[in-house]
Amino acid sequence: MSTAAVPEPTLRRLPCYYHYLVRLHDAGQERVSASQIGDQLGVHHTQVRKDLAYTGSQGRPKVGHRVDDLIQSIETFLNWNNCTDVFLVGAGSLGTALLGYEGFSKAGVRIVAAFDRDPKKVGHKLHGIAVLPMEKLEDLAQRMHIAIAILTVPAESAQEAASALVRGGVRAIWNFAPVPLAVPDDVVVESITLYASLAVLSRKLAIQRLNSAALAPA
Amino acid sequence: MSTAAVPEPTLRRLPCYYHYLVRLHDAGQERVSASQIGDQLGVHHTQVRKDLAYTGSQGRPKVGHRVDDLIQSIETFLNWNNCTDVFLVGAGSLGTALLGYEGFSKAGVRIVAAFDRDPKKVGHKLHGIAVLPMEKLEDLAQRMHIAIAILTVPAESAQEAASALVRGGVRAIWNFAPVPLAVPDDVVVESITLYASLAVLSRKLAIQRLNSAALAPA
DNA sequence: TAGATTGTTAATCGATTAACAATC
DNA sequence: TAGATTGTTAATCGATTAACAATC
Repeated sequence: MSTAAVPEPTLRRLPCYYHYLVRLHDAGQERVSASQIGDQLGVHHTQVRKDLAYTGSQGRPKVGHRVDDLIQSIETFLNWNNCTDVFLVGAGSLGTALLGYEGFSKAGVRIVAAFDRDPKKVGHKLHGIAVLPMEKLEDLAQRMHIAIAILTVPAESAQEAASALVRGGVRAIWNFAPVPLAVPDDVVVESITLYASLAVLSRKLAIQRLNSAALAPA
Repeated sequence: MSTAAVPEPTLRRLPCYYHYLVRLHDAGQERVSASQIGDQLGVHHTQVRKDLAYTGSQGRPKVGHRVDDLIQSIETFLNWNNCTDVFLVGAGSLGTALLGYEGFSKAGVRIVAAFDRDPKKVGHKLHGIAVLPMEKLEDLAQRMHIAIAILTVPAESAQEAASALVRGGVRAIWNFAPVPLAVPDDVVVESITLYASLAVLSRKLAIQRLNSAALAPA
């Protein structure tokens, strides 16, 4: 994998291209142009070309790209070929939902154990994955050399759980709790911010309404 | 609510400020400076000031902002005071998890009904919310003037469900399915892109590792 | 060939950061 | 008062879009 700096927006678009391409592939389409991808996903065609260039895939003038080549390039670029073992912390309803996601294994991530502090949950299996007590988290993370964890505990417990993960040697936390985590500089945190997304949605709707009201007055 | 264009990054940061401020408030702190907020959340202090200026809140030189004023301003700005009735479509594990989220009601959204095409789920209540058959979606959305829907169906069913929502008059879709939705121009879609977030996480980790390997060679 | 498509270089746009005057 | 903090205007930075030469 290259060290080169990739713009984060590019990184966020690549999985979208990927899923679109897989659907094209399943539909039997063999070739695709940057314009076709862009039109479908609402991205400028030049932008699509730049994004795809990062993956190293090359197209042919007049012909476009081979769909399966592109799929392969994006997979390799995102390192989705190599599956990493990860822990999931917080086996509540959201955590359980994520445990059931088949798709993650195609995106380079395999959940190998879940942890919860509720004794009622411990010992059971959810979607085939054992739920272990929080007390075992730190030691097990170390022994299994776990680098990535998914954090789906309530906001109040998030910092405590994150600290335990860091002590266990975890280097990257995918954070679903709506709180910023205090971790050392060399630990990576990527948060799913539902409230941010909801704020964007409701503002887009408000603007849409103002526009349509302006266009079609009484 | 003002029509003024607000940068989307600002809109995404405001909920983070809000949650941080609520925690300060609960901890009994009365005043806060832009620098304090910025330090805690990793945002430049000038950025924080600009963001807060959009909400109309004013601080006082040397003193800073009153925490409860700021909370109030952000709430009003994001329209989190007025609760909107929304539908949730897809009562699978993710949908069920979201049904249980207490926090949405504080963010201006109340889920009033869930829909699923699985007859086994229909008729039951989840977290106190009735699960209704998909056949009733369109008519009920129209009669209840539902403007927003949360989409938590599998990828294969997402477009079909989205189309039903549009026919029912829904104007905004919060999409948790990993597919782009084809909807009319005047319908707003905001997607939660888990795979994009995961791609960012794993790349950040890879870069972090390269950096620390470069700093501490064998 | 002619024209569609690629990939790259330049221009634009918008967000972030820096600089600074105002003020409590 | 002196100094911390605000809010605004200017500079920088980075991503997106436009322009265009290369090529199959």
